[in-house]
Amino acid sequence: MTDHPEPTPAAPTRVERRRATRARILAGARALFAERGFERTTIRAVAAAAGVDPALVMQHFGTKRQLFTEAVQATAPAPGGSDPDALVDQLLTSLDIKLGGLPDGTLATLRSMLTDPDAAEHARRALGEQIDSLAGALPHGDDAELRAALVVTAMVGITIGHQLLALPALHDAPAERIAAVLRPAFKCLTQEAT
Amino acid sequence: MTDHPEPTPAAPTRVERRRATRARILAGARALFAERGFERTTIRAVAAAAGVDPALVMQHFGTKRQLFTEAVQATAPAPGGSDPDALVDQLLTSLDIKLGGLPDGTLATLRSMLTDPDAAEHARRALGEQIDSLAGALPHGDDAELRAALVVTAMVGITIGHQLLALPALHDAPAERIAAVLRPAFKCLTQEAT
DNA sequence: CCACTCACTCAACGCTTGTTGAGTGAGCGA
DNA sequence: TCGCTCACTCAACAAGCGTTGAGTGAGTGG
Repeated sequence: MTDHPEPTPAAPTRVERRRATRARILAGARALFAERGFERTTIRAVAAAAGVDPALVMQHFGTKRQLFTEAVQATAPAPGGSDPDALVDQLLTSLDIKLGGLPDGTLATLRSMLTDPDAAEHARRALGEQIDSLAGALPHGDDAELRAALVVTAMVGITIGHQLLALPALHDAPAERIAAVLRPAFKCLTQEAT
Repeated sequence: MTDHPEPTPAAPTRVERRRATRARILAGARALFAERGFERTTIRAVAAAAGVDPALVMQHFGTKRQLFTEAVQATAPAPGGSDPDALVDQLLTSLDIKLGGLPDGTLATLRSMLTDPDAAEHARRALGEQIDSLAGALPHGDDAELRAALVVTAMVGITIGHQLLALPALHDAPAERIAAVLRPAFKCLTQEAT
C-alpha cells in the first residue's frame, strides 16, 4: 500500500511553507506594531513571535520600514452612499467597529502616526480619503469638506480615547449608548448652517 | 570709583547660572519632545540644543524619563464655570488656543501618549480632569460624564488632525470658522437627550 | 591671596538595535 | 539515487543609545 501523493493533509510544498512563514511573520508584526508602535517594536521580537530567526525577517521584507509598510497596507473601505441620514448611521456603525475589534493594521497606523513620519503620511492619506468620500455625500456647500474633516477627526479622537488610552468614562459605556449620544451631534455637523 | 556690588546687569552668580542652564535644557527638551516624541528625542540632541554636554543633562535630571516628566509638568487649567452655554464658548475658545500655539509641554504629551506608557498615564490623568470638570458643569444626568468625555476626546482628535497631522481640510480653515461649525454640534452634545 | 567648591566637560562603558554574509541541511528535479 | 536549490539559522558587525566616573578650571568664601 503506497501512500497516494496528495490525498489529505500531509505534504506542504516548499513554496507553501515559505508563504506560510511569511504570513506568520506579517501577522506577528501587525500585532506587535499595533500594540507597541513602530519604534518600540524590534525585528527580534517579531521574529520571536513567529518562531523564526531575525535574519529571516530581513530576507523576507528587506527592511523594518518595508515590513511596517506591508503590515499596515489594508485600508478600510471609505464610506459611500448619498443619503446624509443613512450616512450618519453608517458612520456610527463604523464607530461601533472601531470601538470594538479594530483591525491590527489600522491600530498600528493609529498608534504610530504621531511619532513616525511614514505612519503619519499613511494616516494622512487614509483619513483624507475618508474625508473626501464623506464630503462628497454631504449637502453641498463651501464647508462640506471642513464638516467632513471635523466628523472624521472627532471620531479618531473618540477612538483613541476609548481604545488606546482606555479612558474610564468611555471604556465603561456600551457602544450603542455612545452611538445614541453621538447621533444628534453628528447630524448637526453634517447639515449646513443657516 | 569702585563698582557697586549689585547695580546693574553684569554679575550672574553661580547659582543663577546653574538655574539658567537648567531652564535652557528644559526648554530645549520640551521643544524636542513636542516635535519628535519621547523615543526619537535623544539626550544628546537635548544637550546640543542647550549648548551643553550630555552628561550635564543627566546631572540635572538623573534620567531621560525624569527629564520628560519634568518637561511635561505644566497642565492647562481645566475649564470651570456653571453656565452650559458659556461653557461651550469656553471650550471653543480653548480649541482656538489648541489650534494655534499649543504649549510645548502639552504637545509633547499629545505626541507621545500613544507610544509611551508614562505619557499615556499623564494624558489619562489630564484628560480625566478636563472630563470631570466639564461633566460637573453639564446638565445633570446619568450620562453627563459620557457626554463630557465625548466632547473632550473629539476635541483631542480635531487638534491632532489639525496640529500634528496637518490635514489640509483642517489646516486651511480659519479657526473662527471651525469654531462656528462646531458650536451647534457641541451644544447638541452638552444637552441631555429627551 | 589662597584653598576649596562646584558647574561643567571628556572619554568611555555596556547594551540594544537593524542589518549582513557565510553556512547547513532538508527537500526537490532528473 | 544524486546533486543542487533554497528556506532557514548562526555569529557577528557597526552605529547609536542612556548612562557613568574621573577630571578641570573659573569663581566663590574666608
